[in-house]
Amino acid sequence: MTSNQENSVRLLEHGIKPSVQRLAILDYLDNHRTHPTVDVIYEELAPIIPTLSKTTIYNTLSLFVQSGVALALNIDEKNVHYDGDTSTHAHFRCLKCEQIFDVSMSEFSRPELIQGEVLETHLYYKGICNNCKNQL
Amino acid sequence: MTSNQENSVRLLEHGIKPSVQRLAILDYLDNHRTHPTVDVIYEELAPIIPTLSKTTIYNTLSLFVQSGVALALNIDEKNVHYDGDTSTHAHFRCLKCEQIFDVSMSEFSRPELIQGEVLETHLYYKGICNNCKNQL
DNA sequence: TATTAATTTGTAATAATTACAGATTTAAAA
DNA sequence: TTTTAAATCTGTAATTATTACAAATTAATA
Repeated sequence: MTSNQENSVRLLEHGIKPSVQRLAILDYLDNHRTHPTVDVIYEELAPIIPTLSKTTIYNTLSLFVQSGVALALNIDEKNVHYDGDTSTHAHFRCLKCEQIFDVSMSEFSRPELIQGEVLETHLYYKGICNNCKNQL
Repeated sequence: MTSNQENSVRLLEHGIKPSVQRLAILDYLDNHRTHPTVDVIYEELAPIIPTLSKTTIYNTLSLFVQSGVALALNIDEKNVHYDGDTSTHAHFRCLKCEQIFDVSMSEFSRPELIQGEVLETHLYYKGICNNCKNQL
């Protein structure tokens, strides 16, 4: 459970002024490791911050991604999902229940021959999660 | 240079009836390893097949992906790119010139602990390609 | 307190994709 | 070959995620 206090410092360290909205979004990301979409975050936070706009969530998440506070996952064809954990890891998405799981991975494999300087690595696994497989 | 003939067989092997449009799209994918988008394919093929509809390209590519004839790449936030090469490999996208390169990779790393059965693996590298780096 | 800058908000615009129904083409049956 | 049915293609309209933008609000500074 990450506190508001810690995330405030975390934002400042990345040169971001911690507003109410920004903190709420970062806290949400930190306390829900579900890799939520903009819409999910909006649905969840709107009752708490009644004036909250979806545009703010888009803007804030873009800012977070650019500043290295969060990751944008393109593991789903329809929606972008966000991850507050920027440490090295992969993701697994269940094609049935659509949940996204973290996959621990200490380092990504680097190919010997690559056409340039790598700044980001995204490793996505897709399949059927154990939960869904047991339900068949 | 893949010929119309071979791709015709390739489609049949995947249970797809080789129409003029489907063959043109598959030929294009095969002969241009640029990982084109729907729009690019449309711009290129429309002059050749004047009646071609963009909807057909969407439908055909969905069919190809579902049948295992092509891969859909979500390496670009804006557009889906398509790859006619379904063999195991990764991709590198230059954040400057936006080109997508194939990265050879004989097999994807499988993590020891994964939450389900993996059916697809997508490995995307992003950075600055050698060409763009030399131009700085 | 007055002024300026930064942030947020809501609406409108954009753009990719999908739904759908009619037109066309292909295949099969008569 | 002609008729009939099935599959495919096409164009338009609808949907949906995202971005642009300008006004409103909030925070910071003088």
